Amino acid sequence: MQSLITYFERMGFSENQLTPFLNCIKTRQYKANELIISKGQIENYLSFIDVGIVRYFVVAKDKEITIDFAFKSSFYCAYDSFYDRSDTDIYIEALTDVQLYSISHKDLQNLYTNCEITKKLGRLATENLLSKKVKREINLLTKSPQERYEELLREQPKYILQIPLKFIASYLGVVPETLSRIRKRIS
Amino acid sequence: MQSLITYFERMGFSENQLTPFLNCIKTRQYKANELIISKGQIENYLSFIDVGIVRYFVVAKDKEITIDFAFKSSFYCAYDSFYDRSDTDIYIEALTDVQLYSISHKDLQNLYTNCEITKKLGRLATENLLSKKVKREINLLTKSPQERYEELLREQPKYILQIPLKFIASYLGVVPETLSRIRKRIS
DNA sequence: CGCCGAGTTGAACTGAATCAAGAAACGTGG
DNA sequence: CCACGTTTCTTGATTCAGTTCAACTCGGCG
Repeated sequence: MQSLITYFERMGFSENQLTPFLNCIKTRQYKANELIISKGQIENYLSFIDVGIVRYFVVAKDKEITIDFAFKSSFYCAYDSFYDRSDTDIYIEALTDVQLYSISHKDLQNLYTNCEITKKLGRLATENLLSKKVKREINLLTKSPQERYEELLREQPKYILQIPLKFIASYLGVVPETLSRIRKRIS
Repeated sequence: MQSLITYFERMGFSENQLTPFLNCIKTRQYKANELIISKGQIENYLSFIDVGIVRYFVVAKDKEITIDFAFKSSFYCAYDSFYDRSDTDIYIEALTDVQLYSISHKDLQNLYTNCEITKKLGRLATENLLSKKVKREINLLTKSPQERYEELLREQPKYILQIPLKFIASYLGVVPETLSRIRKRIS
């Protein structure tokens, strides 16, 4: 649980403020390539990644489109389902073996009324995600695939090498052949 | 103020629950083509559009990129600045003459502790925006400019005709010439 | 050892960008 | 209310980046 505690300490919370929150944490694990949640299901957990990488994708025109990755020491969930309890439109899979610390929606709601950290967490999680999406939107509208790849290399170098090319290509909005050529071009 | 009251009534709030909120509302107005906020400023208001259309844009590579529009009877603000009080990266301009009902950040914070509607508003505003952005991301990654335009026509028909083509083109991620040809093709 | 999915490479094709020129709409001042 | 200048939109010709399709290589795994 240390990775999670460290995460909150960096946000300025002390360990005993965390206790009610930590008491609700369940651990879950998935093997590489396992689906964690599928379209049509309802997301019941907000999860912190202790170990591993997960991939978000949607299926459109019979193709998987990778919309995001989440890495070690960050929260993820099927946000389009978790808050309003509707069916999710996305799939989330484990890219590597994954170890999660999860809190259920129900426990989170109970904490919401009497635990400061939870309120802050809920708001920050959504706001961070939003600013990430806005940044990505601008990126998609203004940059070429090659520029997007170079930026990704700069910002997430240690992860890129662990993720199969075809998923990164899809995330950048190109076919695998194109990403292969981009890599060749800039090397 | 009727448009704002109606908006909240549809969300299930009664008019007297609204009173503390409504007491903080200032009206503001802008002429067509006026900049409401510019990059580097801090957003002080969350605003509801009583009349008019606003356009969000960023400047990248010396070009204006339109990232969104907001219409009559919806809230808007420079969300990347409002909550965390940082400098915004975006510009917001009035596309038409605009009439706003605005609440300041300070008043909103004061209301936050004792007014249910405010809590709900803050959370919903961010969540709605997020789900809109996720939808847009998928749209940008999976659809052709022509498909994006047809979808826009379907979903916002009454507004499209009021917005200059060049802004819509930029929103769709194409140059104006291309949108002009798309329009010709499908008519 | 051979299979299979992932990645690479090549050639032909296609849709959007660019560049350029002309037409239409817009508003501003006389 | 009209005339002129500016901006917006349209249309055409050319170029270019990314897709498609196909063939081939490489590495892991039964």
